[in-house]
Amino acid sequence: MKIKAYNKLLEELKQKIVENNLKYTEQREIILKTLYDSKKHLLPDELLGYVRKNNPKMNIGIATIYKTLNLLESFNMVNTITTEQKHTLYEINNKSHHDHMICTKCDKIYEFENERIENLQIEVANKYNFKLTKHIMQLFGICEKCQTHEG
Amino acid sequence: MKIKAYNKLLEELKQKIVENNLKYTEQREIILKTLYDSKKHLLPDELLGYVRKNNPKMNIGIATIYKTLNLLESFNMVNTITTEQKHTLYEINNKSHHDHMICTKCDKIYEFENERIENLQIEVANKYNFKLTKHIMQLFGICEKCQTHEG
DNA sequence: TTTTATGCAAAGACTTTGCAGGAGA
DNA sequence: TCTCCTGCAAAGTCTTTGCATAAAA
Repeated sequence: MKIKAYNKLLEELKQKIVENNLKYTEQREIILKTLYDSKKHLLPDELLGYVRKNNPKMNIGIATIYKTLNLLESFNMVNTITTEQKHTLYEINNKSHHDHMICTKCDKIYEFENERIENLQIEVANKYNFKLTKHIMQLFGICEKCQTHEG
Repeated sequence: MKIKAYNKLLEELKQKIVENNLKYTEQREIILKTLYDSKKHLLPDELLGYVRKNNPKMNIGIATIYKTLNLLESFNMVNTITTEQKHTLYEINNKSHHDHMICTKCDKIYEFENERIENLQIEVANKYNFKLTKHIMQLFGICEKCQTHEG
């Protein structure tokens, strides 16, 4: 199940690489895999940490992380979230579309889907003859856990 | 009309300054006024440009711009937009709540309001017992004008 | 008088770029 | 073989910070 989903992503990466006359490298696969395995949204620097931890024999640099993230983003294979502190977090784009609720106390990120909101966004875009390519929607606030831990 | 709205903002600023045991300065007023007068969302650097242009006798530094923007943001008197290129734009917060459609071709920003989306966001937050403090919603795509200028 | 704000320059954080050597097709 | 990729270090961009001076209360 899981492995199948990852293999599909890997095939997609390979295909995009060929399409664009680029080259398949181990680094690119490692970065894709690490993002895929991550349970949470990652900073480039955190991603590098995991990449190095799981591939101690290789010497991977932060520049490769950034270049690969930009590549994956151009392939529409990663999504980004910008926190209130202007940090950019990355996640693999292999799930159905979702948006994010971000707790400003514990920084935890919750995902949610809401088809009605999606439809209304399309409706708004249509009204303005705006050709929608993507959107970001992030709700900021205090999560349930942090509210109870307060007083 | 217009002047009244600005005076209201200025009073709000003065009040927040007193509440927080801070000091009222000409720079702070100038920055508020310049944001208020701006027809578009501004980068800190652009804001400085307008501030200097309209106040040639004063020597205002970029650090003051950043400090004041952060102050105004903490007072909830400005909103920010983050572009695809990760640039942060500022606008004065004196209108009813609205969201943004951003053309990725010409960078023009269109504002819209949609009460139904707002309500659904509240509904989602409630469902998760999430105490909502603010949200970001931005639609990216190609505006009508840029579509016709294409071919 | 006391505290905060300003403007400058320096420092900091994050990201991109140039380049020489290495790897992929 | 030829082209692209990597890792490093340097450079670049945006933002914050330390400090001496200036201004507000």
